[in-house]
Amino acid sequence: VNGVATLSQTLEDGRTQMVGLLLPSDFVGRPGRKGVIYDIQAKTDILLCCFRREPFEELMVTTPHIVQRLLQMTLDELDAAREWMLVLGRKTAREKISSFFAIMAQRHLELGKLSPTDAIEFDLPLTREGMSDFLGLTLETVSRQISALKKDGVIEMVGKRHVCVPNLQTLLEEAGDDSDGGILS
Amino acid sequence: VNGVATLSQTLEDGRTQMVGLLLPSDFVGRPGRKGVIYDIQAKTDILLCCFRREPFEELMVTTPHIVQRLLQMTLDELDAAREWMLVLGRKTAREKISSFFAIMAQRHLELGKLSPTDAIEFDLPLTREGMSDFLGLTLETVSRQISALKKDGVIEMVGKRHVCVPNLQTLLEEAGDDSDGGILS
DNA sequence: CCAAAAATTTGACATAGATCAAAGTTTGTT
DNA sequence: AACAAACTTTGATCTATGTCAAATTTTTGG
Repeated sequence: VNGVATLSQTLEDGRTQMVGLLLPSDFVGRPGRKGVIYDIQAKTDILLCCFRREPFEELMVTTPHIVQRLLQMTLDELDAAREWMLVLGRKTAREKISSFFAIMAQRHLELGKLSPTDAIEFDLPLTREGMSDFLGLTLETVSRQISALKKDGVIEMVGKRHVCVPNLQTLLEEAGDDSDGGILS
Repeated sequence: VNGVATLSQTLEDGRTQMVGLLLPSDFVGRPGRKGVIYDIQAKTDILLCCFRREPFEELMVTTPHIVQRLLQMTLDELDAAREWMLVLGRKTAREKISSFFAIMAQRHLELGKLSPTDAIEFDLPLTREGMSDFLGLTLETVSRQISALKKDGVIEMVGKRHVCVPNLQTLLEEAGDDSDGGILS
């Protein structure tokens, strides 16, 4: 309902990859499986709405609409995951950071009331380390690329967590994926 | 029904990332969307079973079972995509190749009748370039790592396309993800 | 308000994997 | 069978990003 949480996977030696960013209105857990196979961490205080497994699974049988909605949400998440695979596999560090900021900016466009030509401002929901886990980078590289984007005028920072994007188009070009739809679930 | 196809995304400058490997019994396309947003390529001759959009969508409304099955398949694909995000974001080249071989090997275990201790053999469904697109590497790196795994006795090659895995456990250890469940959809 | 902990930035250096190049090898075609 | 096209391997080099280290800034708890 509100707050930010992350879904991640970790290798034995500690390398971590975030595989989902849970924002308000997202859903976790999967019908027909006992637990979750990922590591879920609250990044802020969290308020969530919890369904007991059995009643929920009954509901799924009796109310086809629920299943259809769940299917749609899952398909959206799959698209987001695939978009993210492109970022992880083929983009440079600068493009990765830009892509992440672009996602955040576009999310604010959707929820907010701004026109796409206005400057967009938002707070980062993650630390530098959190971003590095999201992007498959180290926190040092994240920090350096943020400094570089700042120097090049692509973004402005107010403090360490508040970002201002004066021109979304420029940011999208830096992200390397101009014809960008919505990326995240 | 049979054959191999790939789902991929491409950046303007030509960098390509595969985001799905379609093998027999997989499903492509999404209810409520006109076309597919990915580039789909047949890698072999393909036989597929095609549903017309409208009748299929009606079927989804009248037969709740279909939707539930589709949801389950989509959730499996999402898990596979997330597993793949870990590979793309955090594994080394050697681990990536090993992970790919491990997926192929495990798929043959499932379909086949072998015990997990036997040697496993299979043909690669992709060229070196195809594997590099899957793994976020260059084809040269793929070739080099395959040579290295061969030299270290983790795999044996018969020709360029046929692989023999004498010991699955060893391969899984090379993949860095020992406690490995099924990875691919 | 202060001290300690956490997060961030920046620098110097190392290295895995990319790039460029060329030589084999396999496959398909006439 | 022989040629061309596609695919694969291997070598030499370059570079983006990781690693290690230290200074700075911000946040938190007493």
